[in-house]
Amino acid sequence: MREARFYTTSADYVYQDLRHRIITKQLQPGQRLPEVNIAVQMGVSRTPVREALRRLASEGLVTIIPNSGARLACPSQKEMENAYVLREHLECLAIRLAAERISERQLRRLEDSVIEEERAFHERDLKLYLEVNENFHRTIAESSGNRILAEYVENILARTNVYIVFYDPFYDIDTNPSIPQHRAIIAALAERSPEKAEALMREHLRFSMEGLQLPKEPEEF
Amino acid sequence: MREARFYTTSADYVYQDLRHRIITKQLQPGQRLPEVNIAVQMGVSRTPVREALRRLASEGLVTIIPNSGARLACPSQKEMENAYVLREHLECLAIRLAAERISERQLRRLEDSVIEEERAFHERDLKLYLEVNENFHRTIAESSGNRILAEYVENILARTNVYIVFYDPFYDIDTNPSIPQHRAIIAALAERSPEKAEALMREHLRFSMEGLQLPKEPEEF
DNA sequence: GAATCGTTTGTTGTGTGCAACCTAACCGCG
DNA sequence: CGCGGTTAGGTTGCACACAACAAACGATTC
Repeated sequence: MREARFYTTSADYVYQDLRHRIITKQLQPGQRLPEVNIAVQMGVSRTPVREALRRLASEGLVTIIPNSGARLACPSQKEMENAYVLREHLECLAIRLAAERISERQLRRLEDSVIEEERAFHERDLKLYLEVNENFHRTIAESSGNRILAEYVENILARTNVYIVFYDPFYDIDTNPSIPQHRAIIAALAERSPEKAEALMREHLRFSMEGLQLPKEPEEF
Repeated sequence: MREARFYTTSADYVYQDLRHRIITKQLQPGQRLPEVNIAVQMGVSRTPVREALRRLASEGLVTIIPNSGARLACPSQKEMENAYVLREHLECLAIRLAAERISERQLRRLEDSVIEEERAFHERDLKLYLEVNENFHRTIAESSGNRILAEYVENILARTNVYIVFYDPFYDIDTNPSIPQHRAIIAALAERSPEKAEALMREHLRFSMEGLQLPKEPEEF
């Protein structure tokens, strides 16, 4: 049962719940998403469902064909590579800026994130891990002082995290070097070194992309 | 009168028409946008208007406060600077990639754009100029071969173009060096020189940002 | 047997009504 | 005269109904 009005609007509730279902693999890539099905499952009307689907579409997580309907995204290998190229550039730009102006408070938030991340690792909680990981990267983006850049980072982050869920089903939580890498990044930020922070971030992202077992290319015109 | 069914859906029609009204200064920054007003003006119901407003919100052109309504964006100086920083990075990345893989067909499209641009200049048609200018930059982004990057460029382009309309009311169409700059960029792309193309693009964007007479900072917490 | 056209079913697009909410003006009270 | 509470107006949020469209199936014809 959903918590009593923890969300401001029904549309927002549906949006968050759909993202939750994607992260927890209750939905498959490419799957059709008829509005009525979702509406009755969530106990709302089609109107807020439509709104949530459009929002997910603007983030690239679902594709909507007019008069045909919505499907969960089904990213090709090329698309994922493209997304990672973009993510690398955006996050490297963000961390360069962040290294010069991050506050103590934000540094503490980053450290807290890593502690939470360790907990997620020990409990083998992929959903919590993705959430905390997202927080870590989002905090850095916000620390850049460029709010629009932070928005874009959040967007590309949502996409690539979904790719991980889709195509990294046996994500090895034990050998994953994410935590030490995150710690190194925090250290570089703490000593206000843009070059070092950027290099570490780049390496971190390259590594996480290589973890993906990319599917065979289904695209062909 | 709107052309007979040139748009696939009413929501799309409302979306395009709202953008048109923004470009032609029929709407002021910060202005309230009540759904019913727009609906009756465009001869549709509130439903497609809602959808169009959400879409504009996802592009940063309007801000929506739940239970309160939508207003046209009212960007601060800092926000515009941030947007331009981001735009510069995204477009420079795109043109570097484009220089190595642009097709003859795409090069011809760029040349056509510049010719159209000249026409807009001679006719002092700001709206046409902005449209053609957008086409020019969009074509380059698409030529990068990274579709997601192209999406992001298109998004940031929409924002910054709106900023021009808002804050550059006496845009001097005569002394504007945009056309020779665009020609130089095409030449660099034609000879497949990523470094030269990027440098020219960076200079071009810096110049167009400086043209903005930025408003006084209304932001203060 | 294959192809084409009509029908049918399921899904989306849009209009509309009602309830909840926010805002602002107004009135009464200190 | 100023301030707080109340009320009225306007706007959004959501549910529901109907219309339009698309894809799938089946029937009919060549």
